Amino acid sequence: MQQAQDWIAHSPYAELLDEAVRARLSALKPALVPQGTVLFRPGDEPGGFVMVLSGRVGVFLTGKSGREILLYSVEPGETCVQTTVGLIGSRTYSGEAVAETDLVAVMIPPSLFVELMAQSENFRSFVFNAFGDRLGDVTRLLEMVAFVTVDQRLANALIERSRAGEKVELTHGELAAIIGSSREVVSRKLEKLKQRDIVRLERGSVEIVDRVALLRSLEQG
Amino acid sequence: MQQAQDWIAHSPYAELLDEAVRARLSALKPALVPQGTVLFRPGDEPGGFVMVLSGRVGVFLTGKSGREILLYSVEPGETCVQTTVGLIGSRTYSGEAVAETDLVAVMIPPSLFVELMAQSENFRSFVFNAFGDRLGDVTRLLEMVAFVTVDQRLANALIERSRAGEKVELTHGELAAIIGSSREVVSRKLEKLKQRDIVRLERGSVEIVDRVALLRSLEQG
DNA sequence: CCAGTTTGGTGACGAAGTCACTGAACGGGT
DNA sequence: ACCCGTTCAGTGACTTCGTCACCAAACTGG
Repeated sequence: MQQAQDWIAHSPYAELLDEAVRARLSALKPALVPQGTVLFRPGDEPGGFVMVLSGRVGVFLTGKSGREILLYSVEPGETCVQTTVGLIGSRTYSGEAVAETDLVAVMIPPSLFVELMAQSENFRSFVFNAFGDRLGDVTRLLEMVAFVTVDQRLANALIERSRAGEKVELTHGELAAIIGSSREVVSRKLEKLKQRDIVRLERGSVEIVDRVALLRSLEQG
Repeated sequence: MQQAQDWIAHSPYAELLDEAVRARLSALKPALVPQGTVLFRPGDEPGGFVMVLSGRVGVFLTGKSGREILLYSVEPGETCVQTTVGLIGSRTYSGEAVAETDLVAVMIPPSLFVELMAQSENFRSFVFNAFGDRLGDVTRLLEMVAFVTVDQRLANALIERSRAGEKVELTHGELAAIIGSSREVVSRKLEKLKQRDIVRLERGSVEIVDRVALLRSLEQG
């Protein structure tokens, strides 16, 4: 299978990894995981260091009101750092990881992970960068939730996730989880943007009509 | 100096470090840093891997309204992970680190840090655990800010920071930064707790009078 | 003892989260 | 083609919380 041979090349950090490491990793067989699978729950102990090859994993916190907030997404070539900590240290985490699409993923067993950490400076860099990115993600999210208005977070999320000429294919509830708000509030905010002819709304998607106006609303607090 | 010889023993992770590593680290000379010093600002590139030997460092986020939120504190034996990421990866962070007391700290230069990471499995564990702890701290804080009421966060903070028979020596503003709220709100909440004879208030401190009632308010959401 | 700083108290207001609904749109199955 | 359960969106009432603009009291250093 071609994929099993060169999957490592898909990683954005691929150039960091030396040949010896790539060879060891390429030997691992990717696994298929169906959409909706819960990869780990709060308190779980991980079985290995998981790397996503295709598809997307969302890591969520859930409040007792049932409201969810997306901590971060794991895209192809990235890793579930929560599993990393469990491997080297002894911590468990509060997030819940869900396969948001069908996945192809490899699990690096603890023994190999520890071996690579010992042998390859590049692999250490890889893992550290992944870790640093997540800490940065969570810190940024906290900063947003604590200090920035819903209007700005919403505008920001819409702009970040829009490709030219395409609608943003997210429900109000999903947008709420991304920006750390509630569905009702997002609905109301979107309604106001619609009235100002900045967006057009459909079930399950938001179309940005006036991108410039949306950008303006970001600048002034 | 005795301190320069055995400072490594103060670390809660000390048992993780083998003799060779301890020897290398013990040779470093601790530096004195006066209270109030800003150790790094958002965007700074770190000069080394900092470990606090005595005193306390607070890492804050600041909103544009001037409100501050405490990401985490670095206590003796712990490390500023933000500097770690900058060393191995290339990231800079948004937090601001301030010496909350006079400090004694060692800075492990990048070259030695990289060397230890390569040579000592125990040192890698040490660094990873520190990292995991911080990610956990920030995640927990986010969970609090996003899902838990101010009343509960306040009760929680007071209980966590109280030693038997001692007052909690924090101003309303400091409490607000810890729980991610504003001084005014904390003042009002404390006022209500005072009216219910659960706390006694003084300038700069809060005394818990009825610990049981405070604990009760945590359980029911 | 005075002046400046830090800390705490308060009212008014707007932004945002929650609760309890309603209705509309979709998607299978028969 | 139609029913039915599910998902998605809209809405009003209410509460909590953060912010602004103050003022007052308590400390601190000359």
